[in-house]
Amino acid sequence: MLSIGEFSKICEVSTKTLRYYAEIGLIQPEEINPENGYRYYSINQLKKMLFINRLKSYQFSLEEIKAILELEEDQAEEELCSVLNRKRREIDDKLSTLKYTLKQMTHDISNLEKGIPIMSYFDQIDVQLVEIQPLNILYIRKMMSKDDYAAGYGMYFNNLYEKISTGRLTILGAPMTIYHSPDYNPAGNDTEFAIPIKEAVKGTRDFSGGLCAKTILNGPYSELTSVYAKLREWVEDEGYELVYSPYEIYATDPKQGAAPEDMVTEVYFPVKKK
Amino acid sequence: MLSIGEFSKICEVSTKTLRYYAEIGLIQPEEINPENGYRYYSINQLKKMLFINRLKSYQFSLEEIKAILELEEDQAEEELCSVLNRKRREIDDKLSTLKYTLKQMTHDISNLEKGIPIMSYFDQIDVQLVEIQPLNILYIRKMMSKDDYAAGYGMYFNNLYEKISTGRLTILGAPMTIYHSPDYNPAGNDTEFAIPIKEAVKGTRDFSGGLCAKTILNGPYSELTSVYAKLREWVEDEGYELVYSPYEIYATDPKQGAAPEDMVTEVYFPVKKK
DNA sequence: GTACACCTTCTCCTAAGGGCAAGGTCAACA
DNA sequence: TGTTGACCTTGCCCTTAGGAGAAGGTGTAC
Repeated sequence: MLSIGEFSKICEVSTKTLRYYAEIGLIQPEEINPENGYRYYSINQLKKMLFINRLKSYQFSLEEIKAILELEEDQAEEELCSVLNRKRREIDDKLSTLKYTLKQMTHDISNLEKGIPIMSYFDQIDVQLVEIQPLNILYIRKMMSKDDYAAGYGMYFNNLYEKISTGRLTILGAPMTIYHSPDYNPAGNDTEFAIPIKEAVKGTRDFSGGLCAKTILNGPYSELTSVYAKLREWVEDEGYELVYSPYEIYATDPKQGAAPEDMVTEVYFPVKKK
Repeated sequence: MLSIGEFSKICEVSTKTLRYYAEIGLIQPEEINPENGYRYYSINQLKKMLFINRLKSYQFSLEEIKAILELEEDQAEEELCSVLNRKRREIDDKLSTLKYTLKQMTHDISNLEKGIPIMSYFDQIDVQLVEIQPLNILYIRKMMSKDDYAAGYGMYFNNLYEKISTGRLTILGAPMTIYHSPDYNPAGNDTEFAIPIKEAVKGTRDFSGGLCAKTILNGPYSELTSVYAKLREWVEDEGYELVYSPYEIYATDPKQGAAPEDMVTEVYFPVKKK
């Protein structure tokens, strides 16, 4: 039998941790002296503890680890396998985002070394005032939650392209989305997917156009937040106000799957002078 | 002026977060209505908030971000640059460990799919009882804290090799370390670095050898914990007891810098029958 | 006038322990 | 046998970056 201190040193785990694990029922000392409360671990518990350590290194939470330890013998292997595979995918995702973060940081650092402040990109977002001609658009209008967007774009635009091809319609411009919800709301936004076409058939409507503040974004969608912020700032500073729903036009064909840094997105705020 | 809800939607940050940031002094609303306590943010604070978001994505803590925001104008760029570089290195390290974790997981999963339990490696750690011949060793004995080991191994062994070369001494075996502290202690361990040599000159001593439980570890040092645990278990199960300090012999030359998975380390527990 | 969305402060909760205090216990040494 | 110092116990508060929800006040659109 090993005292908690001895056991902790062999496993390279603190005594605090061992007490905590006993408290949450992860691994109980094999024996507790009823007189003084001293915990004693058996040497056979080493293996379990090492297993826990390994699962921890795989970034399982203690709750998950507990569930794994409580698996019944007969189903343990399959279940463990699937749970490990899931976790591996999670870690893989973390790895990708970490790589992207690193890329962005490197970019910012190299800018800084040239004397370019990190946020200067924000001041350099260019806003122009343009007059948009009215259009006839084929549209689908949906409530979209934040998580739906990734899948939704592809699906609804494909839907529209199918209608165009079966109806032998004539495309007059790049695909666009119109955001009708006045404020961004992660739970659900009233969103319209549209493609300008020539024929005024069923499923189309007039899109009024008019005066717009416009910004062209070259790069990944993750920078859209900045663009929207900039447009709001510009509208305020220049004494305009938003009169209709903002919309985006995808100059690079979303179907072509361009690299994020090569994508071109135009963002429009329909405005009028206050 | 924007209400907290409007500002939060533009920045894609929750109102809770904004209140919290005001509380810790990260970003204060430009105006607070003294009658009802309503917070109002100006559109010009957007840029600051976006900067905070970016720093957060670089995994700076809010405290670090606060420090960055409070930098004086004239030194801001250099300091920011150095702080970013430091963080980049941190993230780089995380990336490496994550990659290693992924590798290990993949290994475990492929084993599991073959029906080999994850911890079976522990049962298969092979322990033999061997008789070691006495040696004459050239040694350096130091207190080593956990963090010293990485640098220490190289330094002290180099030190010994230098003595050997200047003294024209004859190497009789692979380098070894002897752990004199009875229990592993992260704060400091009494550690002896040694190389067996022929000549009994100053700086050498007898190493007694004798009966030992021995395990050969093929692979990275990170698995040493398991090996030590296994040896302890074996010693207990077989009715032996530890009589001197455990030691390791590095069969692969540490100077050659082999890949971790190709390294061979022998671990010895000097024992006698109870 | 009323309904409802929005705002305020307040308290409690998270995961995985770390730090410290007060007090009891064990083993080795004189 | 006594003592000292290392070791053990429980208990309480603290950490990050907010989230959840309550209770109550406010703004605005119809």
